[in-house]
Amino acid sequence: MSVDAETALAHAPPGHKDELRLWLRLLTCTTLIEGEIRTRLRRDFDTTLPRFDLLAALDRAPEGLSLGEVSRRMMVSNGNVTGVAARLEAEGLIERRARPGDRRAQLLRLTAKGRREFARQSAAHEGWIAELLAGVTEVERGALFRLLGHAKISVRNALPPEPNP
Amino acid sequence: MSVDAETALAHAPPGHKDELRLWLRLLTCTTLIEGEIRTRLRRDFDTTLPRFDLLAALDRAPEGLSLGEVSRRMMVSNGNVTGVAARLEAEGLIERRARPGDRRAQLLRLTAKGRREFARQSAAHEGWIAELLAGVTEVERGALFRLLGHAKISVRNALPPEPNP
DNA sequence: CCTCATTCCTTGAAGCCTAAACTAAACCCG
DNA sequence: CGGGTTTAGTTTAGGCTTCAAGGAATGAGG
Repeated sequence: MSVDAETALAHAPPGHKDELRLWLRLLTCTTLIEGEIRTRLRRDFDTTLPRFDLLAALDRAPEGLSLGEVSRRMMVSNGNVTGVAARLEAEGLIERRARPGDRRAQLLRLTAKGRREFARQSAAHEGWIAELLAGVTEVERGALFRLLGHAKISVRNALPPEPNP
Repeated sequence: MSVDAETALAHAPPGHKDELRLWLRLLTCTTLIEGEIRTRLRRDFDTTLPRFDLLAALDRAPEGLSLGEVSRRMMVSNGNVTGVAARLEAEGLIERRARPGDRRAQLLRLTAKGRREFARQSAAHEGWIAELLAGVTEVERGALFRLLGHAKISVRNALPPEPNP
């Protein structure tokens, strides 16, 4: 994989807007990093990014999270969480227990095994990200972080409003 | 979906590196935009992002592209392209023809119908991106584009080298 | 010509993902 | 209480995605 969509687009007939070029570059960066993280998660831990993300969400919430809360944090559909959680539960990395006072909801929590496993994965993951972004100076990282904050707000404002609990 | 991983992480115990926060914000921005584009492609054109991307790749290459070339440009596996191309071909949006002198390879090209359809989708897509990024000033966009360029180079340099044709 | 490695593509298994339809529980309110 | 609405989660159909295995054509070197 040596040519990406953005690079290819540079050869396209002109007329593409500024915003489109920015979006394609953003997408390229994310895709490159994400792909490498996926590869390494599989290679070193025989796991996947969604599984890692779900463990990460639970690791940050020691009191447990309902499936719906996980789905909101991960920005994926609720049906999706059902499947990923089922696999993690089958492997003993997470457990479900009823939420007292609400028989609809269930709380997901890390098991001891899950906590141990995630700690290993998480440390490696943090190192990988630092490694991939090592060529960006601290000043640049700060600027990027700030600008991406603006972009995030811009996108959220353009999005249809969500139901507010 | 009101809380994302990045926001949730802000409440996490400290110790997370700078790079990790930047990566999560980058991922959030991309996920937000990509999700909205997917939704609108489905809503307005009853299609998907990979299909749109494949048409876009072919639109930029009037002489046609082999499946392998498409897979490199889209940064996905070759097996993946097989499936998406099969569906697009079944709908008459693209066509395959043998590459003269190499019976292994096939060239994919847009049909007239495919070209027409992509023109509609592409115009809408460009507008959507501009709309979502409208809250980012032109100066900021320029800075973002430049900084993301650095990030892209950083990541590529950290990646295992690819076979060079 | 023959062999072996390479390239192009397809297939199959498994997992991820969504939208939509559905069940069950909880809530609201008259 | 009883009806309608909302919320939590599951299921299903269909598409995307990867990896690994494999078939077919090509090409390079003997």
